[in-house]
Amino acid sequence: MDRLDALRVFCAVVEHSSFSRAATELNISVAKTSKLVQSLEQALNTSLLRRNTRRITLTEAGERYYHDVVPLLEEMANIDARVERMTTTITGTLRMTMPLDFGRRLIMPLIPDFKLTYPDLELDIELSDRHADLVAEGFDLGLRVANLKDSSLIAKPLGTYRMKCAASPEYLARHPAINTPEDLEAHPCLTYSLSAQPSNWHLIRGEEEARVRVRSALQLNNGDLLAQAACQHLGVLYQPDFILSTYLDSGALTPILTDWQDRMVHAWLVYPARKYLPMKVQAMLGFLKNHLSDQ
Amino acid sequence: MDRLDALRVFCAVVEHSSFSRAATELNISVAKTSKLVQSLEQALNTSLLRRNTRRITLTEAGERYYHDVVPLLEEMANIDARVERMTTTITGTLRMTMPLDFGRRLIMPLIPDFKLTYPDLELDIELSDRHADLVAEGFDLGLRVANLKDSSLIAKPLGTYRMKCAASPEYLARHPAINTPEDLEAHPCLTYSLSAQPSNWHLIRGEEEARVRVRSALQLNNGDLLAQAACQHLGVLYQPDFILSTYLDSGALTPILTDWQDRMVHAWLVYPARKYLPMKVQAMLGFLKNHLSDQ
DNA sequence: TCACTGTTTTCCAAATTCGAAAAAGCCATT
DNA sequence: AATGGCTTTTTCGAATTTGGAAAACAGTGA
Repeated sequence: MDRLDALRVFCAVVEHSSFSRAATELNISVAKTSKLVQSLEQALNTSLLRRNTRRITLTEAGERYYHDVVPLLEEMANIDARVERMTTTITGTLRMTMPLDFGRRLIMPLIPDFKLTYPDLELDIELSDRHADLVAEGFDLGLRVANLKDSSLIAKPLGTYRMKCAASPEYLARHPAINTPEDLEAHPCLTYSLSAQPSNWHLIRGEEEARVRVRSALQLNNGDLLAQAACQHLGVLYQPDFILSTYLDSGALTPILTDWQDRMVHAWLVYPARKYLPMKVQAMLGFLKNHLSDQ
Repeated sequence: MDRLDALRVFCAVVEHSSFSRAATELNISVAKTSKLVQSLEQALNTSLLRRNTRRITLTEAGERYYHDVVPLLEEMANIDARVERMTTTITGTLRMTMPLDFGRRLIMPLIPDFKLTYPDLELDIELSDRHADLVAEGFDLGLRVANLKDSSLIAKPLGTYRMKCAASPEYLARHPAINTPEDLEAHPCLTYSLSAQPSNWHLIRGEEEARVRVRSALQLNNGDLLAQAACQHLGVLYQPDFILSTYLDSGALTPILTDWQDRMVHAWLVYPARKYLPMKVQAMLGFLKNHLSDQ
């Protein structure tokens, strides 16, 4: 028998001075009412109610118990109501983690709009180029631009981006031409440490696949800094378009191997597997889906 | 699943940051631990813990819930402890009811001794010549000198007393002699209203039984006042020896029909049927048994 | 004594609970 | 990549518990 139910039933019986009225009130059978009170008495090894078939009065222990239990039940109801409110409204703090560049270029511009939509939701965003452990560090939501490790996390695709090769015009002028993927092997390359295999670049043209093992002249966990290195003529870059676009537009970098169809990279939203996804997470999921897919 | 158990398990899991350590601590299986927390989450329709197989952290709702529930559980434990103390020690108030004369003559003399034995137990004694409803009026214990009505009450025999016939010497001198029970029918009698059948007197001699329907000149619910009426020569009295003894010793009343073996009357302790008899009631039961039987 | 109301007990089918073991997942090490 | 240790979750069948209908029982008033 559920102890908390037993307490509630006991209180109802006391308040109505009757098992049958309490049962009616609580919408349970009279038999259950009787059994629950008995189970409570058994658990406490005490009679709480003096009773015959016509009357009910509290024993001294019962009086004390009732007196103490009523505020406890009220408090319990308050606690439940508080949690209920937390789950049905979009409030509190949403803790996220995402790669620095992705956050800076794609997410931050959306934040003002988000805050207007959900003014009561605090955001706690960690910008970090590493794979944080969502569970260990208490993140509600993570944003990943990479191959996902196997994990108990739930992953939702957020968008796809194209990987492009590029280098600075000056670098290209001073080094051998790059016409095929294999030509890359002769060049110093700028590699991204969070890729599954940083030095293995993977290009596609029609049905044709090329896997090139490049020489890493510089490896970083931050794509923007890699691009800046490329601008300083340090080597060939292989990064998603949302990083490169600024540099290509300004002419600081020049695309190469443009006839090779760029491989797609997926961005993912990941969150700890849960049956009961909090509203705040759902809100962010929906918001990002809407605002990033039609970008 | 017991909700209160679920709360305790949830708190233990939080405190140990581990289902298995919590299970060990609480001496339950790991499976049960997992299921209890799940049932709690289901009841609240919220995830309380982010978890994978290696780590556990609280969600925002879980944090709040844990924070609120810990003091609640403590309070619950206090309440239980308080009741536990009430049932294992002899304290509080014992509410009794008993007939006025019986109380005055037989019980009151024992009270000082009782209070010395159980100094922490308050006594609330109602002296009343009526059959109080123990349940309705919240008595822990009743003392009855009469035939018991059928009832759900538990009755324990406390002692036996002899019914005697008596009248004042002056009355006897002025009225016809009383040699057989049937002679009583010609006399005005003093009857006790709380007897099952006040006007039917029942005397015994060996195997011989006599049931006499007497004429009631005065009927009261108090034996002592009846005896005083007899002293004023109002009629013949039929009362237990503990009432009569004072009057017989002083010579104010004279016994009659002495060859008729006096019928026994029983005194009973009665209390509401209960599985869990409070210590205070047990104490009084034991005390009266000891001090009244060797009287 | 009977009728009526209210509580407890009994009975039994249905639902739930329980633990052991298997499965699944994570992580560090090799 | 594979291994092994550690943890949580799921599965599954046996055992227990639950819950409601009805019977039994008690007190009350007619």
